[in-house]
Formats: sequence, structure tokens, C-alpha cells
Amino acid sequence: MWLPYVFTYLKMNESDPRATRSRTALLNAGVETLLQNSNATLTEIAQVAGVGRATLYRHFQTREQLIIELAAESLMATDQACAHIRSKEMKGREAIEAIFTSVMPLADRFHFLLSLWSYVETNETLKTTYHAQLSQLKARIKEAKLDSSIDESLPEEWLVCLMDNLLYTGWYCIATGSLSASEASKLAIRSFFDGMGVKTNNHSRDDESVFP
Amino acid sequence: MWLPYVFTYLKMNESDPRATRSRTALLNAGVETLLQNSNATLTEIAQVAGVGRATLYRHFQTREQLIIELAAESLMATDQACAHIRSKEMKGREAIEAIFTSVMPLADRFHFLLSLWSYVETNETLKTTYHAQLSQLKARIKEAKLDSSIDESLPEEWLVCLMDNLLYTGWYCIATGSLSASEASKLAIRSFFDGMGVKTNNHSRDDESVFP
DNA sequence: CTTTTATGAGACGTTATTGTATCTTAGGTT
DNA sequence: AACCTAAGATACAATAACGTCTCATAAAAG
Repeated sequence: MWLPYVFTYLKMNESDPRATRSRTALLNAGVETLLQNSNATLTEIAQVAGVGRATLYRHFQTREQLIIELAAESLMATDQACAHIRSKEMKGREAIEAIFTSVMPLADRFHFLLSLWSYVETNETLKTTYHAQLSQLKARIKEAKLDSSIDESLPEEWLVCLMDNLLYTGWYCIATGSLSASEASKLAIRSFFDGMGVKTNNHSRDDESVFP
Repeated sequence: MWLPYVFTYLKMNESDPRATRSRTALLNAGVETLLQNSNATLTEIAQVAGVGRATLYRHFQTREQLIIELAAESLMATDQACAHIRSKEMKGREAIEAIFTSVMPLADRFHFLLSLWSYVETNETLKTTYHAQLSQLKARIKEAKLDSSIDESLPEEWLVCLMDNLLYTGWYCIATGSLSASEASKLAIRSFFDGMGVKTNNHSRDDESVFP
């Protein structure tokens, strides 16, 4: 499992099952609590985790370090969700559809990451990882333009931001319970390539309507 | 001009030019400062406004009241930007295109409103206004489905959230300087109805590409 | 069974921000 | 010119949250 090499703070033996249990509980509680309220206190996070506040401070030196590590885990989760896209060397539209399909079940983590971006911006390791992901995404967009899946006149920044926000839209609809992750990813793919108009020609891979 | 009837707190004569000047400066500084950092302090807001902190407290009883009033102004701004759509009784796709065109120059206010939603949720007047706007938007979407501009199988919640996020995408690109409000609204309209694929048929009103 | 170590509870100090109050000054009205 | 009133500076009190420290307990290791 990914080791938090981004910083070296460590007060105890991480292989002790009590320490592993506490740390995992804190990270999970951190995402859950901070997604609901980005100003949630450390006391609230510890309570949700079911551990003492002093224990939280044994695992994370400061509030900022907890958040940085939560952001690192979210980045790593989305990165690992896309690992098969790299290993299979998917390109263009195929890769973009796979990104939507793979990341949408993690849309909560993705949204969480964006909501705490001001913390992430100060951490060089996280910025490096994020920018590596962004470069790969831009390469896939460029390929989709070459294979005529995307109109090549469209600005790259708009396309990247649109993909981010389609993931957000999916997260929102999943969170409110109106869509499953699968439905949301299909709608995101359709929104991205075909828009919300009535379908008039058959260049979409998934031809049948998302809803009967 | 819209009077903040949502609450009756008022310590001084609002028609005094000094009071009007201070209040306007505080509201503008409030949006600017809180957009950058939703946790900005009242001291920071007063400094950006160029008024004393005590003056801020003469105009707004608490931090929360300032924010509620900022949200009210943002709601009113977007509502007034769409007034001509109502007065001309625009429907369906025409109305939706006009919404994008009218609101996009106010995308910063719109984004600001969404970022402070947790405050708004506690204010009945703001919620009422927002839900009235939402009902009108849903009516326009329903009309667009009837005039075959939107695939009627698509879920309403997705469509509404997508429009919100297209405005956010526009705001982001305007804020980073890569697009003008006009360019952004055209891209939002195209993204919404046609998606990012290569154009293969001519059902869009604005047929020429956004970019040559 | 003994030793080691992670943890929980609680006390404490520090800091930042909010909110209140007062006095003096200067802008606006009559 | 006189009067009224909005504002700026500053001091003060209260509160919330962060971060540190200590002691006793219990879980894990040997």
C-alpha cells in the first residue's frame, strides 16, 4: 500500500494493528467529515473515527498534515483507478470514456480533492502528481481530437474543466441518490461527446439510450 | 434597487451618501474576498473595502448576516439578468440559450452563491427565491424536451446540475483569462446541446464554429 | 505472565477571530 | 455656521479550536 512518503512524521510503529486501525479510521472519517463541511474540527473528525483527539495528534502532527495526506490518498485513488488505462495503452476517445467509467465511482474523493485544493497547492509532491495526471489527460484529449472524436477547434482548457465538472455533476447526482455510478458515467460520456440534444446520428459507442 | 428586506437590521440612515458608499464597498469587497477564500476574516473584508471594522459592524450585525446578504444580492443579480427572458416569454431552447448568455457574465456571482450554499440553506427567503428560479429553469427544460431540443429520456436532475456546472466551467475559464464571457457562453450552449464531438449535422442555431 | 506500547481522557496554554463599546473626527444636512 | 450623524481607531471580553502534555489503562508482543 502506498506509504505516505510525502512527509516523514511518524511517532509509533505503524505495523501495530492498533495504530493501523486508528489511522485508517481517521483517514476515512476525515474524508467523510470534511466532504460535508470543509471546516469540520479535528474534534469532530476524531469523534467520527471513534478515537481520542490525542490519538489523532499522534498520527498527524497538524490539521494541515491530515488534510494533505487525505488529498494524497484521493490523488492516489484516482491514479490507481486509471492504472489499467495506462497499462492497456488506451488512447483518445476510448481512454476518455474509460476515465469517466473508472473515476466516477470515486467521484466523492475527486470532489473532496478539488474542495481542498488550496491546501494541495502548497505541497510540491501533490502538485507534481496532479500535474502528471493532467498531462496524461491532455494527451488523451489531443488523441481524441486526432481521431475526430473531439472537435479540434475546441480549447483544451475548456475540455479539461468540462471533464472535471462532469465528474462533479456525477458526484452530485450519486450523492443525492438519483443515479448510480454506472448511470452517471454513461451520462457524463454522453454529455461530453454528444450533449443533451436528441440523438440524430449514430457515432456514439453506446447507442441505446441510458434510460428506456 | 432591491432592498434587503430579508432582515430588518439597520442602524443608520441608508440614504446618507457615506452610508451608501460604505455599504456598497463592503458588499463588493465581500464577494471579491470570499470568492478567493471562503474563510476570509471580517478584518480582511473591511480592509479590502477601505472601511473600518466598526463600520462593517454598523452595517452588518454578524458575519453570517453579511454573507446572507451577499448571497441575496447574487441571487437577485442572476434573477435580474434573466428578467428579459420572462418578460419576452421565451421558451425551451431559446430560453436556455438566453440563460447561458445572460448569466455567464455573472458567473463569478453564481459560483460565489454556490460556494456559500450552506449559509443560504438556513435562510427561508433565499431558499424561496432559489427554488422559484429552479422551478422556472425546470419549466424551460421541460419545454426544450417538448420542442425536441433535449432528449426527453434524460433525467431532469442531471440536466439542472449540468447547467450549473457549465456555468462553473465558464466562470473558471473566464477567471483564468482563457475565455471571454461571450466565448464561454457559446461553449456552454454547444456543450449542453451538442457536446464536444465533431459536428455532423446542422441543428445548432449558431452554426459557425466558436473558433475559426 | 511480563514488558512494551498505543490509546483515551482531561487539563492547560496559545492564538485568532468575532463582537461590543467608547471617543474623536469629519462629512453631510439644515 | 451649527447641528447631526457616519465613520475610524482602539481597547476589551468572549469564544472556539489548535496543539501540547501527563497519567492510567488496555491491547499487542515476546
